[in-house]
Amino acid sequence: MQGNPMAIMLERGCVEWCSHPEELSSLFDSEMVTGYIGFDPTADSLHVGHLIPMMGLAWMQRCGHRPIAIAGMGTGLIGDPSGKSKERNLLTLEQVEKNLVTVKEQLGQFLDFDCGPNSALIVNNHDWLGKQTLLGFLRDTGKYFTVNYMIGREYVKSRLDDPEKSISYTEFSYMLLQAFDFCHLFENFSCKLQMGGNDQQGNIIAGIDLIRKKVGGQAYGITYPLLLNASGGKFGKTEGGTVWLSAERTSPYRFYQFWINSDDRDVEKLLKLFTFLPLEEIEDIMDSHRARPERRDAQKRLAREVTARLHGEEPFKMAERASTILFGDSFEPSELTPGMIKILMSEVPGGVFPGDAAPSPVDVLAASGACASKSEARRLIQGGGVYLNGRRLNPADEVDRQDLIEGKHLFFRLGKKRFFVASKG
RNA sequence: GGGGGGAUGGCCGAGCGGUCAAAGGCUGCAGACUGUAAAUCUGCCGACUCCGUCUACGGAGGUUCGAAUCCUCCUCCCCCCA
Repeated sequence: MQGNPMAIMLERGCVEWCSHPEELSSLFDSEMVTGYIGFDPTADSLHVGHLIPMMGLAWMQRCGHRPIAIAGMGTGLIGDPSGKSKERNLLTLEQVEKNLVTVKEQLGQFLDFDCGPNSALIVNNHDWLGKQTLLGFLRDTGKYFTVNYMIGREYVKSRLDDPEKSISYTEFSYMLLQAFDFCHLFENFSCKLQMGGNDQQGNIIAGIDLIRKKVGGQAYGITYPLLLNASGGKFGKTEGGTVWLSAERTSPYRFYQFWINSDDRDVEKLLKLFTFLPLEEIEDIMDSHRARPERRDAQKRLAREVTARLHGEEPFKMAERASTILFGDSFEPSELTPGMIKILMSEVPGGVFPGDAAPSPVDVLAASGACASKSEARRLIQGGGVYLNGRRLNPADEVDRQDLIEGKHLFFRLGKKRFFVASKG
């Protein structure tokens, strides 16, 4: 696929700011551009917020340009103060090394490392930052930045003003390290472009400035919008916390649920940002979505695209099926295959109830911890809010031997979206 | 130091000797409606061996057949005068 990634990203709403839009655009038309984004391994997994930059790299590559992802072990050891209101704790070397392994793996999922001249690269900035001596850095890099310039940064200012917060010399230096990275890539990989979240704008400009002053080269920068969802929350956060890319931290089911729950007002934007679907197709999807919003086809498509690409086709299908079982009106116990039971049990809280006799649903619910007391269980059932294996329970109903899935599990739904697996102990 | 007011269920806030497991509001939960939405309407919202019983109205005692309600002491809050 060819095309101008700048144009594509612009029309998809992925560009918040660009240092030299026209120049960069024509550069894309005239040569193979190398561009990079840095990812600091501050956790052992990236999260959905990182998907936008990753999409940016992927688009570049699809258009025939060369993406570089920096796994920023060097910078990760220092800590980026951008957008942070207070000094952070340093991560230990072991933590950063450990995080680096999985972060590299996740970056790899979106990029092609074997497609000729524009094969993607993952590089670790510790390779060069680690070798840099303090005196060399101060003479060859620090000299190009005045403190006046550096304290002009908004986040630096805010922390200088407030004696409670303050900023350490370490974090203050971060922007120079990132500028150094850019300059290094410029010189060694002909990398002329750096992209990043909008909070990176200052760091990116520092790099462009350094390249101009130190080697007399012209470099470019693009930033992505920082997303908020329609209800004003931070994108990528749910009640359950951050939505991670790692399946261990956020199961494929949860990941799928995150996307399927997108607000109507956001879904078009999200399709543009997080999928490779052509704009015309997104238009079609949105047309039918507007006609029948209750079907939520747009959300389903979004969830499918993103989940399948990150986790693979099979995990996506299981997540989708689990979702229809959990949120469907009813289902047959036979649909709960062992594989499905496994997923459901890992997503749904559970508890055990005494295995003797045939207890009443009320006893099971209270004993297993699904309800805080028998009274509560009784109330719920009387209110029509309890479903056993997908069918609504009446106050007089008993638990039948046939209700026991695999001979031991009872699958309850309490109200609209609370689920509970009670297992015979 | 003197005087006055108050402490009620997750929160706010009535009650001022029996009819009080405690009005009303908010929150929460469920049902209907619906799109795994919002709004709206309805029900529930201490526990249990559930047509009954037990534990509860700051804490400890007391008066009464009977107290969240009256008395005494204690703890904490607020206000006014020094």
